[in-house]
Amino acid sequence: MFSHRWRFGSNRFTEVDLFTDRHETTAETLSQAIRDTAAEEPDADGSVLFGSLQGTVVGLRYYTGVVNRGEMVGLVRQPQNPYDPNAVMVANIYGNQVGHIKRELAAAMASVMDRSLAKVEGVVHSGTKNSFNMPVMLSFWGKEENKTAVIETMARRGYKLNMGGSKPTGTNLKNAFDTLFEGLMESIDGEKEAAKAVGTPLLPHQKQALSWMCARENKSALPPFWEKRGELYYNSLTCFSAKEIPERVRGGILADDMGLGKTLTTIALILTNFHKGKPLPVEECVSVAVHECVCLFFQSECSLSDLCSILIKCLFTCVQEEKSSPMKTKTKAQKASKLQHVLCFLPLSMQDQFEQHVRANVKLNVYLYYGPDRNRSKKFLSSQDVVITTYNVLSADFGNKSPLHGINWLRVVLDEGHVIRNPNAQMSKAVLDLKTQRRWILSGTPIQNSVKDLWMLLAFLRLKPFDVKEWWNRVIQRPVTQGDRAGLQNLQTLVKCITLRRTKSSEVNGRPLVSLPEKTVCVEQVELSQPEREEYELARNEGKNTIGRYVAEGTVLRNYADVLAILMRLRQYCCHPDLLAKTSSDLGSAAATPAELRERMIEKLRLVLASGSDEECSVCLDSVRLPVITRCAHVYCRPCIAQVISNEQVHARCPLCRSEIKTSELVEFPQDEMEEESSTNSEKWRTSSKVQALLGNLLRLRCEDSSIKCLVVSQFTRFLTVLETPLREHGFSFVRLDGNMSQKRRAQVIQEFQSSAADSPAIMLLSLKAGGVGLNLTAASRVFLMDPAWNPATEEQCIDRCHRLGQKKKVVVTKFIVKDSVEESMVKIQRKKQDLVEKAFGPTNTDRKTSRIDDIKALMEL
DNA sequence: ACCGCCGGGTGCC
DNA sequence: ACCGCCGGGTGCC
Repeated sequence: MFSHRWRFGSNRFTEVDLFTDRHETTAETLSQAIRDTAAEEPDADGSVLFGSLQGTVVGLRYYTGVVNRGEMVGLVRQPQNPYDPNAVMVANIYGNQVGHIKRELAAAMASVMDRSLAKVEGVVHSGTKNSFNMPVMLSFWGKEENKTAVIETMARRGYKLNMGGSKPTGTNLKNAFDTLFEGLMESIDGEKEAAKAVGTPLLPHQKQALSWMCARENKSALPPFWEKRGELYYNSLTCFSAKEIPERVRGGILADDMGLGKTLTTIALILTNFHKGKPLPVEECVSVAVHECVCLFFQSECSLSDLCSILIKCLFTCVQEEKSSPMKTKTKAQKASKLQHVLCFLPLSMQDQFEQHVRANVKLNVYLYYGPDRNRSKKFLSSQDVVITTYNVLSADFGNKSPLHGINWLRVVLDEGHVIRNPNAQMSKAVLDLKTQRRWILSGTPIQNSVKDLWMLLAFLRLKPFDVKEWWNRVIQRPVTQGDRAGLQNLQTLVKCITLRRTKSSEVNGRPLVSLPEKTVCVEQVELSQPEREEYELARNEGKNTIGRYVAEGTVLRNYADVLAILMRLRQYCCHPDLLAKTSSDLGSAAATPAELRERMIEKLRLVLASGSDEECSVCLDSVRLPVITRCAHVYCRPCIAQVISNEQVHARCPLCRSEIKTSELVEFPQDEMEEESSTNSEKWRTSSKVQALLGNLLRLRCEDSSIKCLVVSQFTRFLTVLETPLREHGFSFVRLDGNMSQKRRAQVIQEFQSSAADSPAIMLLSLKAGGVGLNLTAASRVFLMDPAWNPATEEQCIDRCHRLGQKKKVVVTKFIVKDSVEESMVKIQRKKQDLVEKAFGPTNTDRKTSRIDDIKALMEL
């Protein structure tokens, strides 16, 4: 543990101690010792109070640490103390030693502490005028099962634990906690113009954020809970006071919503606020490039989800395994290769952002510290203005002569900082160990689940005293988890002081934060041609009969896959007859065993999903994510159904049909492997009414304003393929973005499309669900939704990819709906759902099945 | 520490 | 006196 730091055993220490600045040395060593101890303690969450007793602190006159009335103190075991192996040291918040626990009591406490039966905390209630000894109230905390052992151990040595006024408040503050990050808009202290070197003009809210960030770096306001009392600085939470001004946090958390321009604002900060509030001297950057002028900018490997970051973390292991032994499964190899692209792509995108936002004539040294050939020279890295790296590279270097850890940075920025919330992770340790004057965390979602996650952020910011886990636990985490209102209040105050968070719907002085250009959505009805109509009616009647039978039999949900397949067929007819080539291959339904039937059902469902159709999960009522197919042929999000199974244990049943379900029988459907385009049906291409409707629009648009770019969106990737032919024929330049493209190719396509070059593509064929929320396609201002989705939110999200921050033009959305068809019925259902969402009346569990059946009946006009 | 404890000085009334 | 008592030295663990 920390034993190696204690040299009481050797006389040398005592001798040296007399001549060196004892205050400095011990304080530093002690805080480190406390930090080390705390790091090994389990979390405070499950601890219960065993009782308290009055003890004595002795030897006050030998130490510099002072305590106030009511101040919290820490108790640290000192097994290497030469005078008593049971010694228990008493220290204040800053880690300055106050004294020792009296010998006999220390022996009893040591026996409890060394066996980790309890954690002991102290509060000094007496005044400050104690010169030799003072009383201390000791409370013992630990796991319920250790309670008796602790009480007995103490009793055996003559110490009785008293139960004070126990106060199990138990109030549910979950909701209050959820709103912790709401309304954190500072009373904005004005706007700040960015330095000239910033090429992209800042929006008003970005100037406000810049102003706030500069103030946080330059102003010397006291950190939260500190106040000046006479000559001293006093912490009202811990009652600690110090002569020196507490070290202020130069930095904070910028937690703006995604898309509000956190990166741009941070780049502006880097260029605008160098030393003494002056801009970074970029023109002569080579000569000023000494240690301090460097910024370290982190880019997380994956800003989309934690899952992804975990997967990426595994990447290195995967790659190493590949060398020694052949990959066990295909999926593993696929994962590894895909993730490698992610790794290459995202740090590059950060570099791009610098290039994009910094004026071209400004010479800014930005170095990408990444890849096997990275320059590890400290001298070189120190000479850069900005160094970009990833958490993985940093943690790989950590403890291995890491050059990044040997440099005193001016500023360290953690992008997507919520990724490093587990303080035990190597990545987090590597981050905490960086030396820097200013610290920033950028995050779209500062708290994912719990208070616990916040500690890492405060520790990184070095917000005293909460950067030491014990004080965080005692003052914030335990009170909050135990439902103490004051604790939550304190947490809110704390967060508020260091965080700026705005959402897209935030308002400043009654005006919206970001005003987007107007968006109009119109529906264009498409009439089927005579032959199309005949084909459609044929399929519809057939389907209507089948489904009508299921409805009559009450077996709709049991034949769900069949129903979905029929519906999808009709939807495909509405788009283009060639879409259903595969699904129409009706596997003869005569004489089949139940097992075969089930196989067919699952196959049908697989085809529905493979087409790209936006299906709904009946558990979360949202578009299905990470779809899995049950044995009874129903589709759910994997996490949703996993939740159901874990809730109901062995008796888990399908939420739709109540068949038994088991995790082992779920069929994965990886969305990325959407569809293998087997036959390139280019023999004889034919058109459809919907294709004609789109072409009409595109041609007209090209005449009116050829600079306008379009998104052409469909759920059916095959439809996108069909559309390629006429687009090519009419000489449109287009790109395609769908789910089964590599990350690298994706990035390429997006960049090509977003480019403003004259020869850049005018059209993007986009699969409805391609890309995450972050996908930015603002180059387009015209959207054609070729087919309706079950979930209106999915369509909204898609539209938001171009109707978002950075969009300069008015956005026009056209939805093509085939008249008198299943599509019209879908729109009606969409509207009904939208109403429910707006009224915040989501259907309840029991309603779901019936509403689903009602939907299906409506769709088939039954 | 206005204490306790230690150990040396001292020793009837 | 192998005691009591006095008063100075001293003091965390």
